[in-house]
Amino acid sequence: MKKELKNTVTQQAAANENQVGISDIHDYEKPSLTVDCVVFGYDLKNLNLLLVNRKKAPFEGHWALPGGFLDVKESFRQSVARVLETKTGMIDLFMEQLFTFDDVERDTRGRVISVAYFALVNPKQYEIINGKANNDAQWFPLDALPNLAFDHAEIIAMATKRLQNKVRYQPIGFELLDREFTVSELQRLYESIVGFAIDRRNFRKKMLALGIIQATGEKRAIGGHRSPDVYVFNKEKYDELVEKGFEGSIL
Amino acid sequence: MKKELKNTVTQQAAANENQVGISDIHDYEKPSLTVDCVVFGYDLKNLNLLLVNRKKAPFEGHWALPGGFLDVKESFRQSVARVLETKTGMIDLFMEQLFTFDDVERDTRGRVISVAYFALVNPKQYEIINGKANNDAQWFPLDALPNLAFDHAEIIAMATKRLQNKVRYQPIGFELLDREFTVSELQRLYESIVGFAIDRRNFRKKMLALGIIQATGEKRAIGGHRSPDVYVFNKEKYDELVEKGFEGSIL
DNA sequence: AATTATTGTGTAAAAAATACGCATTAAACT
DNA sequence: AGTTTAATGCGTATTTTTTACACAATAATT
Repeated sequence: MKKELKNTVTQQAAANENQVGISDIHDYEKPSLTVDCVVFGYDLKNLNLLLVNRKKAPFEGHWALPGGFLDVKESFRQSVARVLETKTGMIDLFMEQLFTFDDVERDTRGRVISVAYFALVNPKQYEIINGKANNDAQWFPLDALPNLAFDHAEIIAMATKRLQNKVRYQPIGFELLDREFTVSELQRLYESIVGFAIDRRNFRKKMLALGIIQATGEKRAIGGHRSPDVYVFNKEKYDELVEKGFEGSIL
Repeated sequence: MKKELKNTVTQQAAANENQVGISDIHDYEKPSLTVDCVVFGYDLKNLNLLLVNRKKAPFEGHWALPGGFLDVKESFRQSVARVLETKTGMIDLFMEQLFTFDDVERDTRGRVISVAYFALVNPKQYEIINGKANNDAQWFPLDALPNLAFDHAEIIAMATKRLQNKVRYQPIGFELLDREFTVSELQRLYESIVGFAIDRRNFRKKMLALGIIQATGEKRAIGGHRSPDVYVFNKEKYDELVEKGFEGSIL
């Protein structure tokens, strides 16, 4: 009944990161555990996704979700945070567990199970990453993604759908926009998430009725037309509604 | 950098099932992966949960969710199905992935990560299980659970909340009721899930309007009052609505 | 001063959710 | 056999929410 295992954690970690062959991985390995994170960013025009370029096989040269091997001593959140900070410099992101992907064939190197998270980030706060020496992390518009490694397209599809559903019964935006924003900016964010047009006046009414946004009293001069009022999120009300989800829909 | 691992899969499986001590588990193990399943049953009166009695430490004698070690060659669904069939005799249950629990301290024996599923079942189809020789599987009313092993109370709490949310935007019942049922039976099921009273007449209207239930033309004689019409689910319509989730709420 | 583009506000119509009245029927009880 | 009891089937009124849309205000540009 007993079988000797000779591969080590570090070897398997390496296998996961794909620096060695799969010869060490045999039928009686334990599954390897990785984390992958779907990072959504919004640049006031499009929803974008943060991808990293793989330097090694398999899928060398392909783009993939930032992810990595789970250290046995860390939680998933810690693991995702570590990976994101290492590969992209981002810290303290809003993140949530998405799903655990377990298809037996999802990784050619052996049994690799991936716990996927998704995160929301204001890319403005991390412009640096595109200027990093090793340009291995890059933003892609959600509607123009490159070919992806492994089952990452599937993971992204699920994350996108989750975000679309989530936004309908829970306020979103805090993490994706600047501290100060206009109602139109918030609306455009919602529209790029759900993918259809929302009535301007009803959207404003709903947001104000919910109490999650608060006028600062200032106006923003963009020119060519009336200057819109500037708002900030009402953090307490926002969190309160996030907590219980709000009744009815936004759209 | 490399450390030898001498414990085997079967040893770790055993550790998971708690037949050996933790001396085999040291800092450099890979995390162990288990599946746990929250099985909801409905007996026309209460929502019940299927629990199994632990025969070994830790938590010997405590009740726990049916679960077990993930075999490296099987998917989660296969693993859960295998565990349920082995421990309770149940097969072909409706099931859905719930969440993956990764608290570093959730198992005293080492790092054990559990992928939790929840399932819905009509207990009538499996009455045998309570008569099995080893009476280690048993139904408990959801509102009168015993002390639970590990973080299983937390898992159950999340599964219950998930079911309550799910039922509000997706039809439920197919898996929990007999093929033939009355509107009141369906309503009582919904009420035991969400935990509050629903207006009888509005509930009926909603269900009929959705088209998910269909009158058979027969009536059921229960006595003491008018005999209710008997219905069956309209499988196509039901699946169609499950697919896209239905707009608006049931309650 | 007229034009253009976008903003802020208000109101009306449509749809959905909620509340509730009442006649019907199968058994139990005088 | 008539009366009572308890749950059922059907219908309608009220409230709330969602959706549609009109119009004046404002900051540049022509």
